[in-house]
Amino acid sequence: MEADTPRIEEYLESIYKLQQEKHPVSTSRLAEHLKLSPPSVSEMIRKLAGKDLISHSEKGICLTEHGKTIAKKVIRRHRLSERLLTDILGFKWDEVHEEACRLEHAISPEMEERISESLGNPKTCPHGHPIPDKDGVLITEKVRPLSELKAAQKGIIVSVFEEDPKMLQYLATLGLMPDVCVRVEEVAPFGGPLIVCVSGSRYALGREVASKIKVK
Amino acid sequence: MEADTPRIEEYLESIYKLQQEKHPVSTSRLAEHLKLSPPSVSEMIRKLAGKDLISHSEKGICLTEHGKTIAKKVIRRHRLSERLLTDILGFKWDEVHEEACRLEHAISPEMEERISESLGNPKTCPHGHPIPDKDGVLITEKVRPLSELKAAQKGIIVSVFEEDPKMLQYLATLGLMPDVCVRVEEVAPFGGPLIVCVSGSRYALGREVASKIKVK
DNA sequence: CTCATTTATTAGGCATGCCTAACAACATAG
DNA sequence: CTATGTTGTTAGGCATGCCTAATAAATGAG
Repeated sequence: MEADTPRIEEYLESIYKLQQEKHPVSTSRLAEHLKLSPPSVSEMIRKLAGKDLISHSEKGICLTEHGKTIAKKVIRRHRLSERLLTDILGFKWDEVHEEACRLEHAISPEMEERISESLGNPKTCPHGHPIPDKDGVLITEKVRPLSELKAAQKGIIVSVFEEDPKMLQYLATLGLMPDVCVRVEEVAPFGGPLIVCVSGSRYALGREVASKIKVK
Repeated sequence: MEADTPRIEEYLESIYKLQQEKHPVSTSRLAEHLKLSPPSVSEMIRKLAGKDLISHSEKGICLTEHGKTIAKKVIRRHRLSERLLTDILGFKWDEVHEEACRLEHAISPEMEERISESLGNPKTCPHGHPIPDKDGVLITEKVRPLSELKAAQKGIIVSVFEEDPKMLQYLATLGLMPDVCVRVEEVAPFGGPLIVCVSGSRYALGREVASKIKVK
């Protein structure tokens, strides 16, 4: 009934993330995200559908309840791993994603719980994303991208949708991390940058980047 | 030149352990240890020899320098993982082996170093086996099995060559763990049990078990 | 010395997951 | 309406690592 491999976990996790980002999830989008060829993904999709982990209709790839449960377990292990790496082993937030991608498949349910306990049951990963609890319950705050704020509006950073180490390093030097308050000073027209104020300093921020920073 | 997979790591690690236990390492012994069929092992042995990780002569399977280096890296990661599990995450010594078997293949050199540093560069795993340093240098104490002690002799436990959780739990209830002093009260004849004294209590201990406990 | 057992290998398969090349199905721009 | 591009699938392969059955070689017991 279960029949799970690390690859299947990887696919389900990706599908979960992509469907959060935007519906529907297409074969090509998934292939790109996993860095695989479309036919490889096509094949696996058929297999996952056969295991009742996803449904594959006209309107794209959707996780079934069972598939969603597994995906959230993997995400929980991923984000707990990241917290372990930053809070206990002293990694910086830009160094943890790749490492966690490997750890998430090597962690038993027991270890998952021990990590959570040892860290005081953290609610989010270092990038601000919520950690599903052990029953798969996921608390999502109502947020909007920084790029949608108008001049003079402000918000508190909740999360940063970015995995690229270089970009995360850059954001850290600006102090753009969860729980930090940002104020938009100015929005340049024609899709130009935002001028933001973070703890006393002013920076110009591209729209692209700003859209990945979620504030409340 | 490298070309490494988790399976190859697993084989090299097993060969290293088996050759420490007893020379020479045979295909069948390796197959039994890895819980694989002899032909599967035979095949992999040929592959490992082709990669210059082992030599396969009349007198069994031997690691080359290169193979030994990799094996020690894996063992380092395994034992550091065990320490992480006991010292930081609160696992008991009988719960860590299997978990570490998965972690050892998921840990980057960076994480390896961070674990070591965070734990104060531990010299042994929870079972008393030495942890190779980052250059692969391994300090081995001169030890002998508890089973070789005569009546009235005593020693300090250095390590316990056992992975079975049940047995480790049992030994822990007797207090037979590294750094503990044991005195042999009596040795029953005809391969019978040893009567040992540990921190004030007396226990009868089978020869088989006693041979796995190394003392100095 | 011979028969039997253990030990190692060859032969032939299979599942998993990946690939490229080729084709089909659809949207849309001109 | 046709040409072009995007998207998805089939077809055919390949590498990795495992298996069983059969065979060959070495060891040991009577």
